[in-house]
Amino acid sequence: MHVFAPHQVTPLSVLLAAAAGGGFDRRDRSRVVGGGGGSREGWEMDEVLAQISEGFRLAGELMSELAATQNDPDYLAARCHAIAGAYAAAARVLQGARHGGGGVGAASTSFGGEGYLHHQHRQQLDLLRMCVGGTAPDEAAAAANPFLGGGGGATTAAFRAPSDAYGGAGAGTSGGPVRRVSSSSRSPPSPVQPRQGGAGSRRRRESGEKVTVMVAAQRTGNTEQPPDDGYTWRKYGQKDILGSRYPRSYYRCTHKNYYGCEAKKKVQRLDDDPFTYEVTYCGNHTCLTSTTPLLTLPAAAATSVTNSPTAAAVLGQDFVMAPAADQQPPQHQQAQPPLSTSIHLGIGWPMTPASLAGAVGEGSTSTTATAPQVTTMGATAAGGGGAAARDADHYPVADLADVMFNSGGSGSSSIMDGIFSSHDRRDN
DNA sequence: CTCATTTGACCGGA
DNA sequence: TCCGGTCAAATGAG
Repeated sequence: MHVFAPHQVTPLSVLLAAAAGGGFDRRDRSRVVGGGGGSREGWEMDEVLAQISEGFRLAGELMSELAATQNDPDYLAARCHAIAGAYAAAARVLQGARHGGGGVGAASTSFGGEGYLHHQHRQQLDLLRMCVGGTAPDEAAAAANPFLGGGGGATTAAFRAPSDAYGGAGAGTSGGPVRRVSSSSRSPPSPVQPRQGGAGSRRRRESGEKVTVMVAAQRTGNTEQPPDDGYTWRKYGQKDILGSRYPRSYYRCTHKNYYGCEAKKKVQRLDDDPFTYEVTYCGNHTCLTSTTPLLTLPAAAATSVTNSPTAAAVLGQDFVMAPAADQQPPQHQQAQPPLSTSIHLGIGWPMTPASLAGAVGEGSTSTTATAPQVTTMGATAAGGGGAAARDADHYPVADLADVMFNSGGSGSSSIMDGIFSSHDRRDN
């Protein structure tokens, strides 16, 4: 399994390079397709990359034309098919190489899924549909966005990426893992009254789809921070986990009450790589898919914001998708997300039109030094994009997303605080 | 004063 | 019974 080192290739740079017909070096390109570390024949990869690049180029065109398409279903469908064709061609080559034996990397092997690349292709399409925004049915968006989810899905086993995926990440300034220091001022445990009534109210939710993300710690100064994924989370618990050196923290969406948003996440440092967090997302973010308008936006912009994982969840992060352990046949274009299919989005999937149009050289601001690696568990993970472009005059959505998701992170104040009034904070 | 975090207790599934 | 997940009182920060 390979991941992007954030300092090497940003999703945006790869995307732009791909859209421009190449330009990034072979090493990085081999990462893009999740190859086996350079053992594949060069010509194969060139062909694959050419196809993938073509797909990106077409996707980029589509994104830039979105405003003009008026969400014309026929036109969009045609464009999607063209993009799909490009990826299908790449998938065919890759599968041919796979079955031809020889030099297929651990990625394919560990994915263990027959037709892994096929699934990848399908998921790319799902992502595209989602990125198209309003033209995508909700289920498609849900299928493509692990953070939006699609209702209770099957639970799958966790896939844990090699801890050395971030090799060298530990060269930071800190001298080692920083344990959270418990509140020293806390008074001795007060006598706890037995909870009254409603004991049955504590109901453990059925484990739905989960998405596990490996994220490098953000190191600011000599401290590490849990990654900022763009959502606002409220911590509600922490547990020492048996066999783990580090406690696991539990978060729920800050807007749980207001929108009944059931999204949660667990954050835990890896034993063998304290600079990497394993973040497991559970549940659906309904707060951003609510019919309640957040802001008055042009329709396309609004849908992009609410449905785009790029803006909503993973802005500015490089994602690599990995499959969960148990494979199930993906159900394409179905309310139930394709289960455990794998996707290897080394690039930031097409973001907002502005991102494509004018984000050259724009780096992530809120999630620097993070390199998430996503493991989908019963949901399709979606790749994150680079930072929103500053050239947002023509694309309000980019501007909004930029403000929304670069201005604040987990637990921090952001525009979200303004959008969600204080009365939704009563979840404790 | 409001809200987020901390943290021990409680609950339920395995 | 164990352990992971959740609750909610206490507490701190702004």
